Amino acid sequence: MTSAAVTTRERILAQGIALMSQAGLTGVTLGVLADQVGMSKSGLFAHFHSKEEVQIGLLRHMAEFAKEHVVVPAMRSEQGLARLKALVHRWFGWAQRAGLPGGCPVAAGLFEFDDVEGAVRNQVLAMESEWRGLLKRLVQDAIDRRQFRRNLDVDQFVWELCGIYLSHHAAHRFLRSADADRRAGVAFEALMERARPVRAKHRRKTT
Amino acid sequence: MTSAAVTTRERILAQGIALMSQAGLTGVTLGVLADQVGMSKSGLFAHFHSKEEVQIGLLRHMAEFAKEHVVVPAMRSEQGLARLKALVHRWFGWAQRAGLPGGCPVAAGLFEFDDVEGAVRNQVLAMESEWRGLLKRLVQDAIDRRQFRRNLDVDQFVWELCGIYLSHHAAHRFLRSADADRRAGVAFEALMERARPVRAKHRRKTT
DNA sequence: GCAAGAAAAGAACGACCGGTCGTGCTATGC
DNA sequence: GCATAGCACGACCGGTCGTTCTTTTCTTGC
Repeated sequence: MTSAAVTTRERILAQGIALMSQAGLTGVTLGVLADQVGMSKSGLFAHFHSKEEVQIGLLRHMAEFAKEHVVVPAMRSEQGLARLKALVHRWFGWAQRAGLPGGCPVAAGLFEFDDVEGAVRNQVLAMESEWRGLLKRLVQDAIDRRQFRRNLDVDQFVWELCGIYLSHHAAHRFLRSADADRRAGVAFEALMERARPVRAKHRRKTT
Repeated sequence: MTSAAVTTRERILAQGIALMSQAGLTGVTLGVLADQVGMSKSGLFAHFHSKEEVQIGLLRHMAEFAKEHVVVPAMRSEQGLARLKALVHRWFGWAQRAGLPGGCPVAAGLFEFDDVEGAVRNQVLAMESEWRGLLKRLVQDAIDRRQFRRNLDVDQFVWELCGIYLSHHAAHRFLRSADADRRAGVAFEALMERARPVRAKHRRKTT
């Protein structure tokens, strides 16, 4: 079944996430994808049971792809704050850095599928939840290591961090402004500053 | 030409922004829109020269609609920080409050048209720029009134504020979490805290 | 009551959509 | 040498897309 060589399905998915990053999830059409892979529409379709499965396959493939490019290398940093910083650093703008021609498909999916029920939406939701779960775990690690204050609202921290990511995506991909990385860095620093323990060098605030 | 009564064009646009808020800009199809308005596809099309003009017409109509529901009432608050707070308060979740069945079409457009060149993208870009310009003006007003510190980075403030809005949109529309308003409120408060003048009651930070 | 003009409808177009089907390669097992 | 099985193919399905053109209907001034 799964041979040592690259299967056609893998070729389709590898080409597909590039297309998906540019055209969005609904923009991935069977005909266009088939052309890009260099095969017929029916030949491509034979590897899936529906277009929905193509989309979900693409999302899952992208999750592995992203894990490999973002999570795995970040996990080599030492646990706690250093690891969180490493992950965030590799997260922002990861799609472009990994060679994708467009932006992060999940970020786009958050706005594309907010009112479209179905299996695709559920898949995006599951991936987003998993991602936020990972972020929360790293933040909690930093708290446990006394690098963040004990009473920090972890959910709020991650919520705002995701907002910085979305703003970075909009600034970088849509507005195409050159200072997106710098702005995101400043925002992230400020977010961490608010999370510092009481006795840290900078003064802290009430909440 | 423009009669005192409601023209058909206006009926189309009014119905269209509801559809656009749910289905996104590319989801607005001539046939579906015509059905919703209750007329034929060709009859609707006669009021425009192309689909692109329909989309741009919808965006412009939505801009007026939003201005009426968000900006105008907020401008009744007294100048400075109070006005900024009022605007933000009416901004977050405005689409739902104004009766639209979906989310803010411009926010969705930022992710839908990041790689799609054309007149529609330019229109979204123009509207987004105008909006950020308004925000910057209000922030600058607060600075001039000594309600924010003199050395505040206005662009950074607005950049982060837009991130909070996007995170609120994702949390509210996609994740459908009930605490989106509260989380956004906490984030906005923290952002303002960082912008307070040195001598304000709470301690300030370095940057 | 009727002509003039605008507004809407109707029909049709070529292109593309997701999806199905039958056919022909080509590699493998015996 | 030959049957088998898996792939990929082109042709094609009903439907929808944006768009055009012609025809009908409605409004309105005289």
